[in-house]
Amino acid sequence: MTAKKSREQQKQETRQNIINAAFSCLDAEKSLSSLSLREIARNASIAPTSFYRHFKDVNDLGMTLVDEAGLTLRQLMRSARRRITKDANAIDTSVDTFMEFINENKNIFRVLLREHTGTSAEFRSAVRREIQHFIKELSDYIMHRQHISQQLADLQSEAMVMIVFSAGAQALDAQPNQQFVIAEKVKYQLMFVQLGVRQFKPQ
Amino acid sequence: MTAKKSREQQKQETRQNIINAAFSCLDAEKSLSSLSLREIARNASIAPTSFYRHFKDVNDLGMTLVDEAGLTLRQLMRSARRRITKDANAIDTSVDTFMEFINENKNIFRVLLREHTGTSAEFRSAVRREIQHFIKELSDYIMHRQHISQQLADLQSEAMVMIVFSAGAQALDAQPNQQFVIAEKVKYQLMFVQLGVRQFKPQ
DNA sequence: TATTTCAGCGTACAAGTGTAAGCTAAATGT
DNA sequence: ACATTTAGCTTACACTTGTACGCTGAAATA
Repeated sequence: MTAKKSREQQKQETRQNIINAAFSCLDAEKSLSSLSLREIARNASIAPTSFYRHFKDVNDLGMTLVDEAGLTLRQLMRSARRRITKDANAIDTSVDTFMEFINENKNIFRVLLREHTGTSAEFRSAVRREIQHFIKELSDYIMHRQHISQQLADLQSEAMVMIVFSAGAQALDAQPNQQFVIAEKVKYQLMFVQLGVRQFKPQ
Repeated sequence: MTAKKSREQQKQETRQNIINAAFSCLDAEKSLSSLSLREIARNASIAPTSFYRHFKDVNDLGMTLVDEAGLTLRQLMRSARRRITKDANAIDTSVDTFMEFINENKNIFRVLLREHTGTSAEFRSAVRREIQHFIKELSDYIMHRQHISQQLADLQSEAMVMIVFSAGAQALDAQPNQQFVIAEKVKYQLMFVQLGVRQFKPQ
């Protein structure tokens, strides 16, 4: 027994349908730029031209998707932080959390990874913004935990995020049994960065 | 006074024209999957259907391009090594060499970065192969220079390459005056990794 | 109740795509 | 010398694409 929907409710619902349809299209073989308006419309069960009632064009939708992906990234950061406080090793828990998130939100991470180096300058800088935000959050955390300067924390944070994201790209294409190997590898690499910064600090 | 060309010579020439045309198309706004056969043909000054005399399809051409890009990567490695022996700081010279190479071969690096996370699984693994090769070469070098285990050298090398390539992606979109900042940043980050591995070793 | 708004639809069209079929002329092979 | 091969061309066709235009019915407003 669904409640009667107001016009505005219905519109938002359709809008969300389009967004979901787009994300479900953006699998291992589709990028935002190769995704056609008609394909999205087909997947969202609307007429092609109805798309325009919600978005200016596919680019406009794309920016919305990147925003949503950024939101997920922030959830990931929160989730990792929540689990760290309970546990001992921050790196291990963070990497595990990241790997879980990737597997639960494959297409979202695909969008971020793909459009990060994609064909649209607008998307590239939008994704870069989201990643920068992610890096900054981690940097603040590191700065307070490790008692190092902001500069140093920024450098460490960025290096770590780049390593983790690269591993994420590998993981997305890897078999589940390989994912464990990748995770272990990354943990070592992150530890190296952390150790190196600590080593550098006194100097 | 151009020499009379044999049929085979002429064919190879046209083939190379197609490859060059494709690379020149693959700028900041075009990926292999969004590159149309007709566009390549137009750029290579041949009829669209003539393309098939040289490649099975655009995918086939794409694999050739990735191979060529891999070749360039190996030249880069050689070039860096040559310059290191003359100089003191290996990291600084390597990063500088890398940045120069990126700027002299923008589209080649674009192909690698883009198809690394692109929409074709075949391209992705082809690029990954080339990068793995690059990592392995660096790893061997590191192993001998730093007297560490192969395992450790592999981990260090991969982390470094991921950091450098990420910076490369940034540099491709950055203003020339920003490129210096990026280069300096990467040098620190690579140093952290190196220091960290050294720190880890005795343990 | 009468009027206005507007999400969603169907139709239509120009532009671009991959590629099949068959021709031509020149370089090769015999 | 003649026969074969083949790189490159033109033409053609079936598709997919984005989007302009105008309609409709129901919800919102007056």
